[in-house]
Amino acid sequence: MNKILVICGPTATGKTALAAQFARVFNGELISADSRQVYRGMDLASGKDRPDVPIWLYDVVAPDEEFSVSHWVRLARTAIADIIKRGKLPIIVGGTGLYINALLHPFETIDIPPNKALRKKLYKLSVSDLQKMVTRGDINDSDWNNPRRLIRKIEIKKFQPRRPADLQAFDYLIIGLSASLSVLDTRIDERLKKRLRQGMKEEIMSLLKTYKKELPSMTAIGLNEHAYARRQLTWFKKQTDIHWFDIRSETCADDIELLVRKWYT
RNA sequence: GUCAGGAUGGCGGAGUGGUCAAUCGCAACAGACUGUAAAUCUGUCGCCCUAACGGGCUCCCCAGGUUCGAAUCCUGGUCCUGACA
Repeated sequence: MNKILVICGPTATGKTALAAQFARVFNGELISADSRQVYRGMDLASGKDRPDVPIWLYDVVAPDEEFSVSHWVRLARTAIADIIKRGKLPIIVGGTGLYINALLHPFETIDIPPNKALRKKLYKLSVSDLQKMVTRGDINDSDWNNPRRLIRKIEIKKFQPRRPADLQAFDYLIIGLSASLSVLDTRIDERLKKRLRQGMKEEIMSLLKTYKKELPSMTAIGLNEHAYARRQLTWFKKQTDIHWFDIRSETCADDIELLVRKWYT
């Protein structure tokens, strides 16, 4: 079966660097699993490292274009097929857990597109009005007051859910890179300082000037990366098939390489 | 030095006699998550006990006072800010 290696984990753990290293060792190519790095022009803001190995799914859309898991999975599958065809190892690397999950475990509502007209109407409604259109049991408690999810639920109702067409399954190995929150926080702070020095603010300003209007891709300006890392950990924590490694361990990279080697050869 | 304004929980900032352990925002902590995911949403957030309902304690710069009752009123301190010197 087709093998793909996945390297995930919270932000600021050095995923890309490690993935690039493995790409060299195992003759692979990278595929970024990051919901912001797909946008052109957001280099510093989205933390695009440019390794000296091929990396896919950077800069695939303009900042004002629509993009979502669905698009990403499609592109990722195309990239994977291409890489495999050339006899190389696809290495998925990134911190957007939903994307990775959707690639590995396709779900049936993923390709139901947004209904613009319907959304426009629904966005004007209050949360309690939206709730009247959804069955309580159809949505989890935490999302009962979440307008986006409520609207999405209503939107989906109008469609017949269908199993995604016979999608190719993968033989995958997932490596998780992590560290304690306090370690991550200091790494995040240092990285942010560096990016600001490199001109991150200017990059954002010029993007805003170019596109003026609010960009779906720019909702994260003024973001709180500490909280973000925390949320990523919450998500990844419950994925059961990740092999975790602590980046502070001296032998981290070697341990991982050993595991990958065992799986790959 | 004089005049004016102000000191509230990690921060910002409401409240100006009782229903105040004190609205709200941020941060923090825990959680959810399936076409916006760096997003969106839920819960906790003075201390202690309880599985929970609930209960106890200490609180709004400090010290006194008024009052049945004070974060809120009065007096005196201390510190901060703006204006005049």
